[in-house]
Amino acid sequence: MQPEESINLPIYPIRTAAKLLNISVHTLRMYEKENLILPFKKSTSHRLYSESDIKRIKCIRSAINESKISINGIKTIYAMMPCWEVMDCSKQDRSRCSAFLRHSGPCWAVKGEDTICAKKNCRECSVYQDYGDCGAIKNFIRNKLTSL
Amino acid sequence: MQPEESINLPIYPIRTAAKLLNISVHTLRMYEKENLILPFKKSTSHRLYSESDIKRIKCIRSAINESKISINGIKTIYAMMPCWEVMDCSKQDRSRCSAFLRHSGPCWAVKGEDTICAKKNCRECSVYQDYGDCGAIKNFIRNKLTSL
DNA sequence: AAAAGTTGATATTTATAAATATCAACTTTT
DNA sequence: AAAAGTTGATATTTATAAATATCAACTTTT
Repeated sequence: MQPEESINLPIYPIRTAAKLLNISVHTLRMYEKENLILPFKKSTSHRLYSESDIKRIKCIRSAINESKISINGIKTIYAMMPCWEVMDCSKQDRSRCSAFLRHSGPCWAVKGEDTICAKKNCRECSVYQDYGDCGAIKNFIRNKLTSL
Repeated sequence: MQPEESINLPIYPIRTAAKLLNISVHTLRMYEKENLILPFKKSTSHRLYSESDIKRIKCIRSAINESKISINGIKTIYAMMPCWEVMDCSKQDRSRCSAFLRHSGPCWAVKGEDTICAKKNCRECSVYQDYGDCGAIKNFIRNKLTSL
């Protein structure tokens, strides 16, 4: 099994990633624009995708095409994730963060300015990395509520 | 404002409800088949809808047509709701209940046999009544995690 | 130098989700 | 008796979501 550093290494340019996924580069850019994915960006704005990214996109496509969940549906499910329990951010941060207060989209798309997450690279956050599918979000909610 | 007993009274036959909602009776039956709604059934199987039902269906239609969340998306969001925290059911019940274990749909559609909910009328359950929209589900999750 | 990539915008295609309709045989309500 | 409702099944329509393409002008990488 691949070490974590390896599967998270952004190595695939956009066309290669598209080929690996059997989709077009326009689709990848569309997913990014819809805040479903946060690809790595070189300093020259070129995107690079990792094995993790590929896996995540496959998961998203399965949700869309097999589970028949629309893109907006996926975003709303992402919004159910209690990211503040992972981040352990302050009450003040929470009070000015749409990810806590609303259900308008994934935290990495709606995070509050002037919060602990504001300047963080969400792509590297465990909320983004570990909770990119419905099952993982449900598991988190269940486990968190049960352990308390 | 209407007393609760009044808005929950099932009084509208299917055609009347459809007219109130500006949709067809086939749509109402489809929503029921998809487990989005649980209409009241007379002993003769005739459906009756209450003011609450009308409100819920309007909310569902807004999710579909305005928020662009597919029907399967809505069901998956319903599946995020921690119903077991409302029901306070036993660990044994949880261990044999898809509503707890999986995210395949709303609890009223996937509840375990041989559980406290098995023989209950879900239409009257506060999970069904009070958590029929994304906002309410997110609020529940937030409030429950914050109060613990 | 050629190929690949970027941006933002707009356009087109395709599959299909959602909505509605039809059918038939039945029961219930008015 | 007529109208409304039920069931399950199948069919059709319509709007549109998702996917893909085109464009142009640019930058970056090979």
